Amino acid sequence: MTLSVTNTLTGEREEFEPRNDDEVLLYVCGLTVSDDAHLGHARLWAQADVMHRWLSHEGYDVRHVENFTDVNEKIVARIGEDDLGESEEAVAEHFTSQVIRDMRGLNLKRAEVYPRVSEHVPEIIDLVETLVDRGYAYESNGSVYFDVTAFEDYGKLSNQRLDEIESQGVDEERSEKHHPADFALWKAGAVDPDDIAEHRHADLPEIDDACGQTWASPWGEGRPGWHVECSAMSMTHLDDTIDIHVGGRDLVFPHHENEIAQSEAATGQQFARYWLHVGLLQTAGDKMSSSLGNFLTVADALEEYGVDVVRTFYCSTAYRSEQTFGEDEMREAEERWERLERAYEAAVEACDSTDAYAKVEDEAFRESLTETREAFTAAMNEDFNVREAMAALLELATAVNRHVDEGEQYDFWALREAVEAFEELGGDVFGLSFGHAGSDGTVTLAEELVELVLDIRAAEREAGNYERADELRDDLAALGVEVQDSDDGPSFRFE
RNA sequence: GCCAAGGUGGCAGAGUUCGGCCUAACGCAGCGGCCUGCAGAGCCGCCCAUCGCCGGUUCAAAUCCGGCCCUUGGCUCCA
Repeated sequence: MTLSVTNTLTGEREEFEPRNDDEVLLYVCGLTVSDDAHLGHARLWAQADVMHRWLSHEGYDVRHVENFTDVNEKIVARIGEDDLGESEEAVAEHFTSQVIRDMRGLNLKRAEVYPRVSEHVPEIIDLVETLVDRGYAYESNGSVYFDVTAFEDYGKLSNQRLDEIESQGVDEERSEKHHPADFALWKAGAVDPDDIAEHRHADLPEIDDACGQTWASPWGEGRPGWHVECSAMSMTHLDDTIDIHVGGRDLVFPHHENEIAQSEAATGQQFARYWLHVGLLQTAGDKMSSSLGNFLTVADALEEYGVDVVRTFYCSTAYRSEQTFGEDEMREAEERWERLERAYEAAVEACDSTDAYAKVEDEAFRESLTETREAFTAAMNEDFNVREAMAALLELATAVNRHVDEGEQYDFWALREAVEAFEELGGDVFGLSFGHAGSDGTVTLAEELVELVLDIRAAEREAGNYERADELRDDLAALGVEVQDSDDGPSFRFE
């Protein structure tokens, strides 16, 4: 069973074959640290994370690089705002550290390196020089532009035709560019306050005319263009040709198209072999975005729903489809996650119970374990179909519940296998928190107190005093302790 | 206008690569039953889909071809 992926470059589903047998070079188009990350960004991270985890699970050595764009007009536009800082560096640092917190909160596997633009200006300048030397770029008033007409394959990723782009060109009369689609590799001087005026809060003080960082270059002081950074950092930390480049669908044109043009023009090699584009998160008909203001930040979402519900939410839609965010969708994700968690806990508990110490072989249950692994693997190999893989896990939950529900005695071996499947597929691959609940074996004071209350409640029930017993259950629920009565007595879990 | 991705039940969302096991998955919501002092959880069952519209190919189409309508994204900073 081999992995196949939908490659935007060809528009087709293709068998995945990395350049080197057991190594995958993965680049994820990171974000511009000019605002708090929202759930749309997190979806890209989560999907890329599951890809990373699945590739690792399948035995590949994944070399994952994900950039932070910390040089950008929008960052400059926020200088002086609240307590963000008085320089581009300070504002970028503020949001970068927040993003790192968000990523850790989301339980993302670490990338090998998180390169920043500000630390790669020499590499960027080298790349731009190469392009100028090779005739793919030209200098104009201290700025350098990529000449799209010099790159034969321009438009191959997005199927854009140069003459169509041209027809849409705004007023190009005063432009420094030779062609409307030419894009900046290097921008002369500092940021022009006029260019960021619309991004800047009205009540903030004026910025003087030399704002933002600049660096010395063969063309004078200036700043790197947006698109070059990914090319430079990808080639610096990975290789001229990488295996997988992941990004949001909104970046296909012009960003990724330009990355291909400048990289391949510079090296003569293919830049990325598989382009995977993640669909956008929609809220009420629009994409979630910073500029529309219709977003929920990652930090707030983690606070409100918890990492497992958020990750379950992302594992409910294939990466390349759009996904809808809303209260109903989150509630569904919560139900899905809790269903998995309860089944997992039921399996763990059943393993420990005396009913599991008999020789029992539940053939149907064992069969479902095999099916779970087969279905999960098949789904993930079909273009990382997390929704189908999740369905397999949920069916395992049903099988576990049925076995525990119906059997007088348990099939210990099969239950162990089920526990392992949850931990391996749900835990290692989906990044969900299986195996963390009460795993250290210590009993907390809170747990002892709950046991105490449950003893009191049991006595009340014994005495037929159900009203009082129900009150105690409600009171515990109000504190976040979910009580479940069963034949074997009550059990509880913290929400 | 041009490019791209989509339009599947009340909601959400797989399946479209390679047409038949799709009498359309998984789940949420809803409705019955079992279990329970009750509730929840769980189990069993049910409900809801002529797969955007029209035409074509085929023994056979959600899946292929043609046309049209609509939605979203991009063409300016954007995951």
